[in-house]
Amino acid sequence: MVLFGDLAPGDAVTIQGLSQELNAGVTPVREAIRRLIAEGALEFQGNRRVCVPETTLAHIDEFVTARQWLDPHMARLATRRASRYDIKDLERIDKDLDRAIARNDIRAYMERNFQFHHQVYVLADTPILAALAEGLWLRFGPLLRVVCARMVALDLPDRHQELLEAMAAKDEDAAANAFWEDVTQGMDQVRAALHTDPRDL
Amino acid sequence: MVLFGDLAPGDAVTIQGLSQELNAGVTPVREAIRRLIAEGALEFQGNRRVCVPETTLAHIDEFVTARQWLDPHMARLATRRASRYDIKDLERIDKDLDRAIARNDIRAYMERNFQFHHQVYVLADTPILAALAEGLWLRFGPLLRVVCARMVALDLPDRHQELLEAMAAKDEDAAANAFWEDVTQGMDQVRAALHTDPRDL
DNA sequence: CAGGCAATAATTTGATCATATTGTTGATGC
DNA sequence: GCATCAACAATATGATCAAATTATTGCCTG
Repeated sequence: MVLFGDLAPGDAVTIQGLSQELNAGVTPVREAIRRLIAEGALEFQGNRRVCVPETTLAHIDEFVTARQWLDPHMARLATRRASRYDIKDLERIDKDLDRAIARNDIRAYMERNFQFHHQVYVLADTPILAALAEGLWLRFGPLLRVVCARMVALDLPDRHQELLEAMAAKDEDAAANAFWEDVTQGMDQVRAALHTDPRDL
Repeated sequence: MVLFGDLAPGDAVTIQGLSQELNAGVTPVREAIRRLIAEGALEFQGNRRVCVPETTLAHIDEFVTARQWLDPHMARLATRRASRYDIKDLERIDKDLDRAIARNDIRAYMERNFQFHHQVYVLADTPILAALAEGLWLRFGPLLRVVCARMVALDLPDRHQELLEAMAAKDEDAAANAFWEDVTQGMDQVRAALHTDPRDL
């Protein structure tokens, strides 16, 4: 729910509320919330209240900076290790992603886009760096969802095709560059959207 | 206990064990363990058992790679923002650190060394990147403690002095470089120690 | 009609308990 | 003497409960 933005920034989160919304016991929900707070995906605000953090422009800068380093680095490693079948898998995910865009399905778009990057992290075989990167996705899921939901049409070009070609050619530099562009261009769109309509800081 | 290596890699962790060791209730301990698992500081091994993760050489590479990027980056930002008083604070911490080394107090050394880096992260004013970096410290506390404990004498030169001079001179490049050297040199020592005596993977 | 205060409702927190799962110990059979 | 299996002990898990804290509602006063 956090990762794909079913919860919006600022939304309050209660144990009992989630517990009955998900038909789950109260204990697992309680522990899940604690876990998400530890990862920065939820925020504890003194008064025992928990909510989805609001994202500031400064936070976005940190997010971009970190992923501009992490994603290309892991794309490089993934290129070194990916087999033909691994690349086929990525292509399949990318096809699904395009279909989600075509039918304007924001939720599916976010899932597939994450899945694509996640799979690259898996191929890189660097669990610690992957955990860092996925923690960042978690922190920015809610904001991304809001921004995407506000677009009239899901017009989101990515650099996945270039990455796949670079990986197939075992060109690490090109792969790293493609993923750097993917991150940079994606976040430029987010910033532009926030600039024209800065409803959420 | 994890951050400063009071728990060694491989150590098993039980709720009730910690609960009575710390004279704490069972509920807070349970939630703390879940939190630390989420941060990668503890590991859940299928069979309901929780333990301190063993660190492999591959993990060390990831740790070094990440901190070689994170620490210099934040040192640069900290240099941009640090006042004369901030630098004085850092100097005080560094003095304490040297005293800890002089009296061969490993635990105090680890605390002060972390505190020094932590303070730089605070000055950088990038909470998300700081959270990433401190998560890394947490993952590697247990290993560092073991390695330090095995040294006959705490012979750990650092580049803190160079960093402080660079910060005072507002030389961002020099500051970034000093912290890069600090990370690199420190981890080279760890790797060397593990190479001569690889008792723990 | 507005502002402050009291009472109520909602929520978190930590403890306790029943259950299930896992690891260990001891006994039995080969 | 060793392997196998059963009984037992230890532990985690999820539910439930009492206490404390916080938010909200409604009432009273100026």
